[in-house]
Amino acid sequence: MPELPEVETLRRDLSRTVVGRRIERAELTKPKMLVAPTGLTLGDLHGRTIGRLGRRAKLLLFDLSGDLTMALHLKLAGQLIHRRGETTLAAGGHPVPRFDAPMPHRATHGRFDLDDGSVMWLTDIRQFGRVTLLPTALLPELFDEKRLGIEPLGGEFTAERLAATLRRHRTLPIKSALLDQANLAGVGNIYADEALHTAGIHPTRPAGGLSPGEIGGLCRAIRDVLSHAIENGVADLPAGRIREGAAFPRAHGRSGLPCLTCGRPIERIKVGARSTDFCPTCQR
DNA sequence: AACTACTCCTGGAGGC
DNA sequence: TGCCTCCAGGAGTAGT
Repeated sequence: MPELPEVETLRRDLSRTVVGRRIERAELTKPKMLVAPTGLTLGDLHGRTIGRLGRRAKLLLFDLSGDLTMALHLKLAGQLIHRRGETTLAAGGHPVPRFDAPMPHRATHGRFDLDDGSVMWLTDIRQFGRVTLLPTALLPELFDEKRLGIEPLGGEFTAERLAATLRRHRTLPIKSALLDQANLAGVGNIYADEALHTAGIHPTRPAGGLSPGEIGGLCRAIRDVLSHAIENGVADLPAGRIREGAAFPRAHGRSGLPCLTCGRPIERIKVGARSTDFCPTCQR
């Protein structure tokens, strides 16, 4: 599923192809996919120019003319594909169906026609993705700190901040604490497993029981895993996009396969209803 | 306040 | 091959 690195990669790629384009028409086949807290409609997008693209946690933010923002969350299985005719200009998100599939198809639930004749297609086989429209002035409400915590690639993400956050959770498994967006914004199931493996921490350890040294290592591991994924191709892109020598994944999706560190089999368990792959030898 | 359970949805995997 | 059942999973919400 698209997590922080996948959304950031999509943001960078789309920034080269849609910035400055005007939206001529916007359409969603499923009304539930539109979230408009102030009553804006898709018609309000018409004629707006796309300014810079931003990102907060797993939200992709389109800064539009007239002080409007469109925030796209791909959730589990959303993908956004920018095409001119048959030519794909940018694509990202969940790789199923394949990015080169003809558009639209039955899982395609949104289209944004741009003034140069190109189209941004929104596809989502689970229909969990959401398009939020709101005045840019209301973005702070969307980013309410009760719902979205530290940005792990930002300067404010330090071992001290992470420690302060984890201290609030006496018994919660560290894996669950990492997945809670109010603690750490942007980490999902894949990179939580990867970061814990890199840091050598068992996923069921109580979050509040980690030593300062362990928290320091975990902080570094989270940053390393996320930035490595952005630089080297990411877990959700087709294999062709993942460069030779990519260091991940080392744990997630590898249950039954030998741990790349110690050679013993990676195990799969449930932590807070999420499947979790880890090495029982390397992670304590 | 901290934590758990349930909900949404359907492609894909596994069983027979 | 085909039919059936079950699972995955982000995050909002309700319940304990």
